[in-house]
Amino acid sequence: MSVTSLQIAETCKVSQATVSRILSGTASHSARTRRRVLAAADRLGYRVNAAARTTATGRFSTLALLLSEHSYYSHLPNALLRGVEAAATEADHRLSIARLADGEVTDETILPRVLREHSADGLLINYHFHVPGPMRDLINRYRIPAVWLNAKEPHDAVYPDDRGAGRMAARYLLERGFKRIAYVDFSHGQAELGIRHYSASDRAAGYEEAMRTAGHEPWVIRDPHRTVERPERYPMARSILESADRPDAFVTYAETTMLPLAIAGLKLELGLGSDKFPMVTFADDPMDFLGTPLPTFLVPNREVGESGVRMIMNRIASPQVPQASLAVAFSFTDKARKPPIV
Amino acid sequence: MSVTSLQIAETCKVSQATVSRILSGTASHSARTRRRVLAAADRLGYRVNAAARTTATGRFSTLALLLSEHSYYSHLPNALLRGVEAAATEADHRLSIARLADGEVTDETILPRVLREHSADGLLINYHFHVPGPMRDLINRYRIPAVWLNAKEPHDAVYPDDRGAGRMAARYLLERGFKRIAYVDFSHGQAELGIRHYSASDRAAGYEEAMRTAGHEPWVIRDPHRTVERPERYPMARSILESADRPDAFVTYAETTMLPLAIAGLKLELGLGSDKFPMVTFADDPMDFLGTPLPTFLVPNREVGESGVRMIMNRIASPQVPQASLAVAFSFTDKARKPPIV
DNA sequence: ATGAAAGCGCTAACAA
DNA sequence: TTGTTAGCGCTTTCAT
Repeated sequence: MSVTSLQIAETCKVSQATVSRILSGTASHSARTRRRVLAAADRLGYRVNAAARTTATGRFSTLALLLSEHSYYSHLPNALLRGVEAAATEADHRLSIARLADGEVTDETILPRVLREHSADGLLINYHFHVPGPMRDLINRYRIPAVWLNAKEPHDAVYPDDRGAGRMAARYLLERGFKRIAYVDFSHGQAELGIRHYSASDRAAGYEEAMRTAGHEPWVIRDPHRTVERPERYPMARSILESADRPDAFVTYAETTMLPLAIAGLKLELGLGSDKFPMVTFADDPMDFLGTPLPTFLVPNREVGESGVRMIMNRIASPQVPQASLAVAFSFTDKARKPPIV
Repeated sequence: MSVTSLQIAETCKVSQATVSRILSGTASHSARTRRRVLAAADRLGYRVNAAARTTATGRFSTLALLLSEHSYYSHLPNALLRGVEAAATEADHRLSIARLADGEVTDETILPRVLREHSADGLLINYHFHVPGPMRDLINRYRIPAVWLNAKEPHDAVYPDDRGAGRMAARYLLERGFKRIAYVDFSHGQAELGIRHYSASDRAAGYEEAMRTAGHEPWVIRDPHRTVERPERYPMARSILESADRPDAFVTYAETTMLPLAIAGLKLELGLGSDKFPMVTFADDPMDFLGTPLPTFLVPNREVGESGVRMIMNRIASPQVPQASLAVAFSFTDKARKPPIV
């Protein structure tokens, strides 16, 4: 068994309450007892028992982050985790993580402990779409304060402003004098837009909006039906670049669309990043193609995590008051700062 | 306040202990009371208070995963997190996460709660190297059961068998009849090997071992001093491929070395993946270059996570018994199964 | 400034 | 099968 406050009390011949007060800094005490208690605690290697403290105070001081089993439904970029961690630490809360298989939600017996038991003050739900109905029910039923990350829920949600980012991307190229700017997305077919992550439609919508505002016709390149499979992307990119009336500039949905285009451009000696072949994209990290930085609109993952924590803390403080949803602006970089190379 | 077992007891006019026993399945009870208690619990939305249970039992049923502030020291691939999560769930434990700034460790006041307080039964430490001394001290001082992930500690550690992987990679090419096989690493200079992740030296060592065993001279290509910066990699790759006596085949340290080589090969029309340009690498995920699968030796991240959890559970069960360290073999794929495309 | 005592919600031993 | 009771380690009044 580990060291308890009672043991310290006995060692110092003071009451257990005194030890508790001194160690939590709740009340003032004589310098002498303070010193002795602190010394004993240190000597014995005391750490407060978090569970006992929780039973006594009613506060878990814990936030739970809920993820989907399918990474497709629950992307967890490092920066998001970082943001959540940092803000949780800032708020002096622990962070607990649980992955929820979508099938599981119906069968209570295999729910993760964080949901089955009462062990956190609030929930951060990182389910982008296809949120299982039963999970919603649970949250309502148990009245667990919850905030949605990366999902466009009507309230209590924090998500990247993909529409704004689409506008920014188009404007960036427009301001540089380009007019025949294409938006390319190999990842989503036209027919899939409704059933995929909102960024698929929002980035395009923002781009179209900015184009129209500037008096130009939007030019969206994507398959009418489905995802362009990986092996088809490079040939497709080449055919786009080799066509007689090819676009002057490109906005690409993501790295997975950008890369084939970039390599095709390399093959055709277009000069990546030059005025002959301007291309911007959206991504979790700054794009750097073989050392050539590419203008990137950065998904504000860290900020989403941080704001999400702040929002859930508000929700915990006043459980009755729904919080207004928050769209976080993308940031921009045209310099590559890749994570450390390994 | 949330629903307590006492409230259920009062509702059903049974003792609180009966409720506790029924809900935890500890003892047998009459079908009738069982039914009533279960119904009431369900109706009222009862969830056991994990903290109260912990104070009563002495078990936290929680594992903590410790990460370094510097991602360079504490890489957290998704699969590792998945493995830890899955095994923790399997063992019916919660997972709690904390990121520890390296400077922090000396200053107790800003330690994360998981370390400052007693709140987990065991620690999974994902510090690959440069483990802060003070953290070691803390762990010893508080006698916290701990297991190291991805670090070659003498005991209580689980890590990928990079040396074995190096051997496998070389053998794979040797068995296909290649002899002039080069090992290329742009990420680590010769002089840096001692101060970097062990995989930098181990993968190369395994390769060299296999080459020597087969009677061939190893051929390691890396800068004598330092990391080759990103913009220099592509030119360097070209010069390697264009040299008169270029290698017949390549083992590359990682994706970041492989990519410039692959693109250079593409430029030179070498035919990626063909017998004219065979290349294997080590990576967290199967390599797929524009739809062309590349033989990849996969870091067993998930297995490391799972085994780590199993090891810590053993350590918790018998805190006195150090566990033998475990090197986990890489798996191999020559088919690309990239994570879902987004 | 300190002690005594109650209580947080639960488990577990012991009776009945 | 069920109730009674005694903790678990801590915080928090309320006295002194």
